[in-house]
Amino acid sequence: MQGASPPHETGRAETVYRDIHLAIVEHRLSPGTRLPEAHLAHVFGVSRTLVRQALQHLAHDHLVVLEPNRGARIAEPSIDEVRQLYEVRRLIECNMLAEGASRITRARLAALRRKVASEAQANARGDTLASMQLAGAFHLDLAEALGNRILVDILGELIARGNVAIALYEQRGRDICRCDEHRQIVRLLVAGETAAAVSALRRHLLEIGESLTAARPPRGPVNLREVLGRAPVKPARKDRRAS
Amino acid sequence: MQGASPPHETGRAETVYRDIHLAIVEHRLSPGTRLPEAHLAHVFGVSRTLVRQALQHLAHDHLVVLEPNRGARIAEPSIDEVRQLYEVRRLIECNMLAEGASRITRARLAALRRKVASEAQANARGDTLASMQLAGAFHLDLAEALGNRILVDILGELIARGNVAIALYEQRGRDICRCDEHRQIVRLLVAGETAAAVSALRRHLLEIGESLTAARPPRGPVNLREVLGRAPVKPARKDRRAS
DNA sequence: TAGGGCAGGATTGCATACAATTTCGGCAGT
DNA sequence: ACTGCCGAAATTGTATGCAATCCTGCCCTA
Repeated sequence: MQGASPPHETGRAETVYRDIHLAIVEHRLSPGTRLPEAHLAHVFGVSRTLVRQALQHLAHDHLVVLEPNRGARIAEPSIDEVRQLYEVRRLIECNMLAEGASRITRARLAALRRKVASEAQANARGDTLASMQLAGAFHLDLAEALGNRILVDILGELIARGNVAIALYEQRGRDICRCDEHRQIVRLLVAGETAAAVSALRRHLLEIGESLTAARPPRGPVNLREVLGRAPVKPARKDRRAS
Repeated sequence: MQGASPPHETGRAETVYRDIHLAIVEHRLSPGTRLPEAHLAHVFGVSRTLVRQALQHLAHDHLVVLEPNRGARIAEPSIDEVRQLYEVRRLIECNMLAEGASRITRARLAALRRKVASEAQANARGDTLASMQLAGAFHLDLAEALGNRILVDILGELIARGNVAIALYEQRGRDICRCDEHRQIVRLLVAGETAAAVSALRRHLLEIGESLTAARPPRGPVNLREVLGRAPVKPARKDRRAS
């Protein structure tokens, strides 16, 4: 029976989609980066047809933007968009927890606690990537505990978009999703203090959202000559991307 | 600026998408209907390439399902899926209203009232299609009043999926979205009784969801010989779809 | 030297051709 | 008659070719 090396035999177009998706949420591809079809086709060893499919899927997820005749770029959500994003996450996650906390099984709570522990480890050894991944998974697990797949899908998309926002607006030196806060939420849930857990979650999401949207425009209209700090002459540098 | 004859100059692939989308939510295409690429390409006068794009877009909206090597069919959401769908809508719409009712401007309330009036008219003259359209628009307007575009997009997708569910599970003779209930919600909002409005909305969504999911399996494992009720001979009918 | 236009290259938009897969019909075997 | 197999037709999957569009750099002009 179709036992293959990859997790579950997946179409090649979806492989391209997943790889790029992962690269974006892991910040290996920065917002604004252009994604020429021919280049990707060469990298993945497929035709442009499959690349286009993947890009359109990513565009629907709002992880890339697709401009007519201009191609694809990694999305650069505006401050306002990020604010709305976390507004929706607060709306969904907090009320979902408030209405469904009683349905979370003991086993699931234990799993959540383990996840927080992994997160703390990753955080301790400075692995911000793993930390961020686990933080996202924490929020998703919360939704999965309610057993509503539609909700999980929606939240998954919102979290992925949030990761792009983090890549754009994160200020260095600050942990985006402090595992302390996650641990506190789980602790309150275990103690049966639902209302307090909801408050903690709301405060948690508010902090993240504000720490992102309070930032000045970090890229884009940079100060230009301040960043370059040199003469305005153009040195004829031809440093295109290397193959 | 950019004033063109069509609403806003749209690519041909998107035209195909919109037309099929509309046909689905208006119940001119029934759940389970197959959508062969070549046939659609001929109908719209474009190549299969554009049809595929449209179908994949629709698949992402969960309005059609795309099985590998088997093509596309209008989605047939399961009872359980419909239940989850309205669970999510209750979660989102009710809490959105509870938290944002105070931000709804007087002008928007007036617009809502007008919409309800149109709905009542459509209902009175038995135009169930227009009535359903307006009912969906009512729920969307409520979200738009909060000024969060992301929320509007999410809710729009959920409402469209709900329309497919209605096509599958609606029991005849019952108005799905009684405009009375909509009118009542608006009235309570105007009166400033937010909590009561939220309750009315929750009850409204609960009723719809239950009226859909309480239905027996409407299609699928039918009684077979009872439904057919005739001789098992095949009359050699060759009534393929006419061009 | 600054500005405008105009090739040339790069990139996307779309259609079509061909390969791979599934489905359906008939035909033989039991 | 009923089941199983096999070939043809239909349908989808993927690649490639060509036209259209956009961008870049150069040249010409004032």
